[in-house]
Amino acid sequence: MSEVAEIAGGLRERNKREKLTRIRAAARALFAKRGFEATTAREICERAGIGTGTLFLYVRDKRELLFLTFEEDARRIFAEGSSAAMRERDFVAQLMALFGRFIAYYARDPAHAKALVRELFFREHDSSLMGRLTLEFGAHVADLVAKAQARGALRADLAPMLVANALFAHYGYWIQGWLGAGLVSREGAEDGLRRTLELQLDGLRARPKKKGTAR
Amino acid sequence: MSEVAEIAGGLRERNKREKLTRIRAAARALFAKRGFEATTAREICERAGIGTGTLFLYVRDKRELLFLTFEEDARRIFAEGSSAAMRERDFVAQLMALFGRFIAYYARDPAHAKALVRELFFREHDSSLMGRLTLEFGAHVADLVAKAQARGALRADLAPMLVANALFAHYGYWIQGWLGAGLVSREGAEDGLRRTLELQLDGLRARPKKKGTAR
DNA sequence: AGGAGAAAATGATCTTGATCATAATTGATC
DNA sequence: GATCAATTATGATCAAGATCATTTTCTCCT
Repeated sequence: MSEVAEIAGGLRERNKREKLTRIRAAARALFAKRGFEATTAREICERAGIGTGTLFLYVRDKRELLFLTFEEDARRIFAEGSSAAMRERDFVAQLMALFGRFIAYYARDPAHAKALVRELFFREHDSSLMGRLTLEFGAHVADLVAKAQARGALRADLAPMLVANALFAHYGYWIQGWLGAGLVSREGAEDGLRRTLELQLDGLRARPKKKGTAR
Repeated sequence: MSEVAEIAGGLRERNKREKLTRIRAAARALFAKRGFEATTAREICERAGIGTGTLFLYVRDKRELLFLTFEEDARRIFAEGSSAAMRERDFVAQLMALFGRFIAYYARDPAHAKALVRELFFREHDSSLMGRLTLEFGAHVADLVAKAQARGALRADLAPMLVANALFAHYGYWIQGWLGAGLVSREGAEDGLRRTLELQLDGLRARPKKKGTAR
């Protein structure tokens, strides 16, 4: 009896898991229908079939629900983006394949994406959830960099993570310009990102005019 | 009589201006003492000597108080940074002189700066206040770029604003890594920024060591 | 099985940002 | 100066996120 309970995790554990699943499903559905700010915690509780106080035993605050619903999507997009990137040859095309998947995802509901990205960029308590995801994401981009270096497409004298930082900066900038400040459209963000990535590859410094510096 | 009133803007106008000044002063003092989130709108109203409902006749919401208090600081920092930049010769040093002033300002109260920067990056209703400031700031950086191009320090074949975008991206990234996600210290942010700016100048693309065939 | 103790759930309650009907103030007009 | 419309101020009130004392559920031990 106790063994089964341990294997199954115990009734208590099982109930908790089920509740969390219900909460996630309720939050996802309501966020999709009404958006993040417009859905109240009470609505989520009602839909999930729990008391209003119970919700905050599972998430520290309402914003953590964003991560909860985003996590599975993020993994999927990330996986799709990664394999799409592997199918590209050009380095910038690889990056755009990866970043572009997230952009496409955000474009499906920009208002919700705005809330999401704001919390991602300015998260309060390091929800280990997103922390881990961010690290994985960073490691993967660093890996793309390392591979590009290995095949001679990029300078090999730089730490991949340093380069990944520079690349992320451009991604974050255009995402924020699109979703955050509303300065550019989705297409504007994609074009801007692509152009600044190219610029990052080519560099800004004036070089002595010699033969052969390809453009 | 009416002329004096017109010159002074009328009693009504004068009262409004004074109230706004009192609100700004109250908000500034309380934010400095307790931080943004910990100070309540009611406290600000009490200190400013106005009713609780009156506050929201002057600002759309509490977050707009951040802009209200930041505006004057921002102009000062911006002016100081600009003149400091002009005293530098190296382009990256110029940028660091400008960006570094803001970093130093944020470092005086990182928790408050975090709230501020979040609202700056993800502002809701384009408070024309900050919109204008952002444009001025961007224009100035673009001007630094144009001057650097003119003296041959930068490639001259690029639109200054495109280049300024790329530079801002790095600034925003490290600010956000420091204040937003808490991944690096202030020093880490400054070092990271300087290094990625250098990287932005040099470029990432592998170049033939000799005049040889460039791909 | 039964009961003690721990863990989890609940909804009343608190806090605080924002709203709104009502009241006070201002300025034009006679 | 009195009247009246328009503007501005006010605090009661609302809405919603979060908390907390109380109740319910589960687990383990005899």
